[in-house]
Amino acid sequence: MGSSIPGVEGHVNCDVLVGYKAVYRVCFGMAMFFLLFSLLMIKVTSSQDPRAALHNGARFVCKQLRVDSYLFIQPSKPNLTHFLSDCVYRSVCKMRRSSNVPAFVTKLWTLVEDGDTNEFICWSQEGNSFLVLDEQRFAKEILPKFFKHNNMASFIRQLNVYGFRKVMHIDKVIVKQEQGGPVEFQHPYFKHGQDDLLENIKRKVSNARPEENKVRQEDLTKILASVQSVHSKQENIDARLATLKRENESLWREISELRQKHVHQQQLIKKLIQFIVTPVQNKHILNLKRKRPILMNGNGKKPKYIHEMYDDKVCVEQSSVNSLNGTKNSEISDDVIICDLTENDPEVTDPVKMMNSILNENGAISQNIILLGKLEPMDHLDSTDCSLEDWLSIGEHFGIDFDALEDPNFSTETYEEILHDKENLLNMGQR
Amino acid sequence: MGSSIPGVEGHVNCDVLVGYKAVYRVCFGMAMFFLLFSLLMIKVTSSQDPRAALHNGARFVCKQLRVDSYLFIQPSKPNLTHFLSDCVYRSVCKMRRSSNVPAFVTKLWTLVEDGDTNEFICWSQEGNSFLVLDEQRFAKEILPKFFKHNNMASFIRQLNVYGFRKVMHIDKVIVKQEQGGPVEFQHPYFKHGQDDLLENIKRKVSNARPEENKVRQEDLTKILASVQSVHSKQENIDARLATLKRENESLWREISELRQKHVHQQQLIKKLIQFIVTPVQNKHILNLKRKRPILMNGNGKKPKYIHEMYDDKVCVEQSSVNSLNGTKNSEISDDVIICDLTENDPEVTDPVKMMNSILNENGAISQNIILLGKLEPMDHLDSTDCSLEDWLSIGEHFGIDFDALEDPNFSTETYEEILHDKENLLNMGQR
Amino acid sequence: MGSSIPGVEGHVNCDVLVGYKAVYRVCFGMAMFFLLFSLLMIKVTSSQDPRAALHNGARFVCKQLRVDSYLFIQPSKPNLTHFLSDCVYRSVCKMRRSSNVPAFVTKLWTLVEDGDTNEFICWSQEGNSFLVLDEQRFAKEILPKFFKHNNMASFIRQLNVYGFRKVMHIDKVIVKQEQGGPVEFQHPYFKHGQDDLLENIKRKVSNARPEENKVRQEDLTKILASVQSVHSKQENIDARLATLKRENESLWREISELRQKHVHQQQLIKKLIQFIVTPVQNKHILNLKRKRPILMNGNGKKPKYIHEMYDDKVCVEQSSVNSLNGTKNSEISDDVIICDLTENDPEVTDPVKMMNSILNENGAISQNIILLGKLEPMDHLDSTDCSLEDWLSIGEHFGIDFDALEDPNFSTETYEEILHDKENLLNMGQR
DNA sequence: ATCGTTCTAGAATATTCGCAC
DNA sequence: TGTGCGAATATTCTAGAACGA
Repeated sequence: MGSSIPGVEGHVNCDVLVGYKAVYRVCFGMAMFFLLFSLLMIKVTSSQDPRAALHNGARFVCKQLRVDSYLFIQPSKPNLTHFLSDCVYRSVCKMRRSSNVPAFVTKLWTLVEDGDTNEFICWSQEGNSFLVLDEQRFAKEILPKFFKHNNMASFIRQLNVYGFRKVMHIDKVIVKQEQGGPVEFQHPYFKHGQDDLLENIKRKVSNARPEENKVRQEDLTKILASVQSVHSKQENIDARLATLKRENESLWREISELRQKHVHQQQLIKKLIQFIVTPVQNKHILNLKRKRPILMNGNGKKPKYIHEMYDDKVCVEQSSVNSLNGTKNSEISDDVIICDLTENDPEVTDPVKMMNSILNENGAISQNIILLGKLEPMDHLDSTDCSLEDWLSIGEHFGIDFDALEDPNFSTETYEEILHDKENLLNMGQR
Repeated sequence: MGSSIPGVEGHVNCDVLVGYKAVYRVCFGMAMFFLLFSLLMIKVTSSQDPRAALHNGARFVCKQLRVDSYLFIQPSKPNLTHFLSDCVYRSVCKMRRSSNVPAFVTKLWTLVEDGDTNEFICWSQEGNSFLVLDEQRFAKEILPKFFKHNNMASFIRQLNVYGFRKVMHIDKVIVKQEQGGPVEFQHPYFKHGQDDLLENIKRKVSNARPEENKVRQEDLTKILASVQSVHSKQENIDARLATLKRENESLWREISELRQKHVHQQQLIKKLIQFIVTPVQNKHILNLKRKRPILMNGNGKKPKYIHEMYDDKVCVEQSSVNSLNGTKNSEISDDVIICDLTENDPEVTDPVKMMNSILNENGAISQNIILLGKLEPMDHLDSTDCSLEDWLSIGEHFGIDFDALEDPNFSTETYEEILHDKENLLNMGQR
Repeated sequence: MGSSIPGVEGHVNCDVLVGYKAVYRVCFGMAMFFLLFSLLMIKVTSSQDPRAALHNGARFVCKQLRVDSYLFIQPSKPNLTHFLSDCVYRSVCKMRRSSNVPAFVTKLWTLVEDGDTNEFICWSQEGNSFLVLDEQRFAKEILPKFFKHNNMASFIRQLNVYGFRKVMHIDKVIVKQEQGGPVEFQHPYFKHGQDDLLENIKRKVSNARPEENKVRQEDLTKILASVQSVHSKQENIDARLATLKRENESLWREISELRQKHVHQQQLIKKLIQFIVTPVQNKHILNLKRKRPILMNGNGKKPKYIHEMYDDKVCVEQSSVNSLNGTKNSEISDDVIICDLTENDPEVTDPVKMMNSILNENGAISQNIILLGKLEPMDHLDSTDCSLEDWLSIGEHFGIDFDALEDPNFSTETYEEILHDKENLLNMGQR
């Protein structure tokens, strides 16, 4: 696409006329004055050979001063034109070898290699680092030709991004005043004449952050897993706690029941004692004296009957237990309900009550005893040789140790001992 | 502080002469040639009105091209001077992006609002979108003034990044030839005259990192909440555990107490049995002395038989205990091992067994009674109406159910059944 | 440290000759050329009064242009010398007002406020920000007078450290080529003429990033610690739960055992009752057949009385249950309720007391027995060795305490007391 | 121990390229 | 085909880190 530029003698057949912006004005004296008159910036497409574009007009000389982007066109100044043309050509041609080397590295290497810019930037003597001789002029005059800025800071930032490090000189440190002196940067793959190493210069991707990131992410994952496991564990513990709680409540119920049974037994035993002792007293009072068998009439049938009756009753009350667990208390609750079993089966206590009626009511007892005594004197009470000593001797006879009735394991075990046993067991369990 | 500038015809009373650097030179033709000669950049102090400084010299015309900073001063070029002056003034007055609105949005809004650029970019009629009229000239002439490029593509990319969308026109689509025509973009917060909406225009962040970031923060929040809940749950569980533990200790105490009571009862019963049986035994012993052993059934084998029977029972119970625990008592298990203490001292139950031999074994009992009766006629045995049957009938008479003495809830329930009951209760509790 | 400077007529006895670099060159014409020739920068120790150092040489005039650090020495230029001397003096004097304001802030404010440096650095029009007009010259000419460097980067770094922010101007963006233009910084407490605000300008400790980073890291750490603690707590809870579970199983076994023992006792008691009562019943039945109802006491009132008694007891127990629960059983309570039924019927224990009166009180018993013996000679009582006295003595022999039959802890303990005991125990456990 | 200087890195925005629908 | 977007690079402002005074 051509462009006819007013005030310019001739015609430049280049892509775009972009104007006079960002014109690169190299040191020129009064002689340059006229050149400025017809300065043009022309966009050069990447497909164009800059060299070709430079000579599109008979009387113009194109100078590309902004690599890959602009051309400066000036009429009839061959010497300057030639200089600029060569300068640009180098840059363009070198930049064309488009490998995977980042643009910054390519530009930098071009800059440093280019002898025309040695005034501002050049290789060190060893060729493994480069120097920026005049920072200020380099920034303001060289940088904008290659980059979209003229800040040394941005240039240095890019150097750092690509892994270049500043070369610190001892002598520089000593002579502090030389702070305006040349700065030196190096990179292991940035060597004089070795452009094949450039492809090893990689941009420092923000690895710091991802590194930090992944660590955190791993932490988070671990933490989340941990919390999840804790949660599930707690669910388990919770369920077990609830189970234990209910079991404990049941235990309390059981114990309550046992206590009541114990009371009943105790009452029963009490009354047995009364019953046993009463005839003694009654006899003592009435002075009864007869001898005759009491328990059996010699047919041996009674015990069986008792056993049968027992079994029957078992079945009945077994069902009552079921009904108790299944329905009655079913309205129920997480909490312990102690059922007064005696009230569920009032007849259970009847024997006791009968015993009470027999044993407690003096009149009745007396009467019973009176009757008994009157009717039949009991031989076993008459017998004079029915002593405890004899009983015990019988026990010895039969190898019976009556002292063993006293359960030593049990009777001597205190609560503390029980607890101690518990701990022993638990300790054993933990081993 | 004034400054007399050599080579400049006249005198500019401004603060600082900063040199020729970075002069902004807009398109000028041959006529401009002479003007360059006397171009100056003059610092304008912040306390000065740039406009006022423009006319500090009689023969100079000041042009402020850098807001707050520079003035271009040129003699006798009123037309250019006027143009630049206005241009700069607008910039000075309008631009001062002090909010958090991104630079691109501010620049864009300035561009569109600016009447001087209406030739290239302007609001639509409705004021809710903007048009780029001459894409090529806009890109090459306007864009580089505001951005570091002159590419329409980059401009559009930025538009897209900030959420602007191209406005598609039906007629445009139909008339394909009009592709060189104006392009139109819109954004819900980009309206004519409403610069207060601009702050809502957000850059479409690359979802890569911020997403990862927010996820992390959310994760952290979730984790914290989770841990907190776990903590509070644990406090609850802890309290419940402590309660349960104390309850269990109480249960142990209760059971210990009950065991002791049981032992007392057992002792009492033992003594009752002794007390009751003693006379019988004594008589028996006496009879032994007098006649012959009664319980021996004549061959002296009975006692041994009783003992054997007892031993059998011990073995049975021992094995049952083992099967219950799964291992021998000597082995260590995690669970509490309840030792059946009766098995440790078999003789403990001997009195009871003797009673059993007397009461339960029909033959034995009968025999015993018979013997007793034979040897020494006991009144209560001699009496034919003193049978268990009669006793029971008396019970009926008094409404007494002797079967109730046998607590079926208890006697028939095995440990397994108890566990089963436990499970029933627990299941009920979980409903 | 003395230093002989070539070209300088005389000798300067100052600390360090730092060279000619970074000389502050104010607008000079040709006349200044010769002055520069002999310019020197001399390090002045901080302990020296700059003014004193200024006159170390006879024909020299020292000018400290680097506050606290350097001296410019030039021969025979009194006017310039005087000017610089005053300039430095002001700075030094201002810097002396050492409040808690950091040196950098003081220097900066001095720099900006000082009208002599307005050429390079000055307040903005509004007075709430400052401008650096010519970055390059400012860095090389002004900075070394106040700081130990001449790098704009270091200056900007310090600005950032103290919270200054760059002010972005659209106009700057527009005129991209003029990047060498002024930079502007602002701080909320850095205002023209308001040096009292300076003390609010604090150095940014490296809390910014740590703020973001460490907060997260701290969060992570806290979370991890929390999760760890939860974990360990859960281990503990788990162990305790397992212990409790084992204890509970043991309790169940204990209770099962107790129940079986209870059954055995009950059976034993039943059989004892059968054994004891049978002859009585037989006699009674026989007598019933023969004569008349025995228990009626002749008026037929006994059965009814028995029933009443039973009913009474039922009522009592019922009410006790109610009072215990506070409501009927139909209501559900949270707590375990153990009903000790024996307490509600104190008379129940009377037989035991009677037994005590018979068995325990030796005198009474003896007397009773004696009476019995006297009134009606009982065979087993007649026997001198088969007396209750002997029985009791045997009991003593066996370590039997018949008082223990009456378990006061049990019979008199109400449910409330049990609960109270539980609480006491629990409280004790918590101490 | 804080402050200052220097080198390097982070973070956000900007520019370019290329792909996909 | 071109619009929208991802991705890589570039530019700018700010912050981190090491070291010395």
